[in-house]
Amino acid sequence: MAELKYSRQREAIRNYLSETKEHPTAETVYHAIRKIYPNISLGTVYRNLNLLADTGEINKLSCGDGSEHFDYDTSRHYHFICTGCGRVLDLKMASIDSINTIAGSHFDGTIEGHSTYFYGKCPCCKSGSSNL
Amino acid sequence: MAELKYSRQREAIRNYLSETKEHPTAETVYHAIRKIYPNISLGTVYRNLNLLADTGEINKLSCGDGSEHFDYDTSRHYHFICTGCGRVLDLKMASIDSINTIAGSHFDGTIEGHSTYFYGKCPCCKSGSSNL
DNA sequence: TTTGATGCAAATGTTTTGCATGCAA
DNA sequence: TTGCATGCAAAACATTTGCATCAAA
Repeated sequence: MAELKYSRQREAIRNYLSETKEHPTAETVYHAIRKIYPNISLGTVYRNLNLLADTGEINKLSCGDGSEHFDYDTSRHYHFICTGCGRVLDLKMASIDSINTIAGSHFDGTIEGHSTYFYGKCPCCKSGSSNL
Repeated sequence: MAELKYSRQREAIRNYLSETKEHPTAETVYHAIRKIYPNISLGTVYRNLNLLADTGEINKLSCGDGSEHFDYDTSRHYHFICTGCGRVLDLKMASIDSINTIAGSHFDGTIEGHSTYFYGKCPCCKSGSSNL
């Protein structure tokens, strides 16, 4: 792998991600960074998000809604997707790694891990109308 | 919802899906059906797959590999994605719905369900080289 | 006949890439 | 200087859609 060279665009992306609790898509990151660097291109945003994901500095989330989301928090945790507003939220919960064992008990291959998304109504959408 | 009218294209897609144990993408279905109806179009394949998914006759799987996969088996079960060859396999395993309770215990919203994919090495890729 | 289904092509949305130029080391 | 990073535009994919025509009912 080639050496990473400093760039203020990448730094801005890193900062933005580290300060938001949302789980933005590349498009969302692009619009946010444009307020600081109006000339940044979508391609640069994608290139840097992939770079940061490759080095493990951020995580890529395939929520199944058509576009990837990005998460600065790389600690082991789970996500919740609201079926009302589409928001992606972090879940504080105990480890459920035991499901790997359950999955492997009648399986001939090797279970290395799992990817789980919970869905339902977030606190906002729970009571009353959804707010997209 | 409008009435569904018979079409041999849709019937062929249904048959193909019911006879395969793979979890094909629209593209794969398209190539398979073309052997029977060489003039079928990709658009028709997509339209029918979505139609069948909407009526609940088949399931759509977002495996996170860039394209949707389709599954004729709509019974409650889990899937395994091989990190070696990319194959999607069915897993015979006990229910793990208890993870919904775990996820909800420190969450203010409502957990309605979850989507879980297990990954690792399938029986083929487990021993020796992967075979993509 | 009426209306949903098809084939085709164009359009859409997301992500990647080629290339000349810019900038960090 | 050297080589990665950028901006821009074009390309690459997966999927959807408009429309004239076709075929079930």
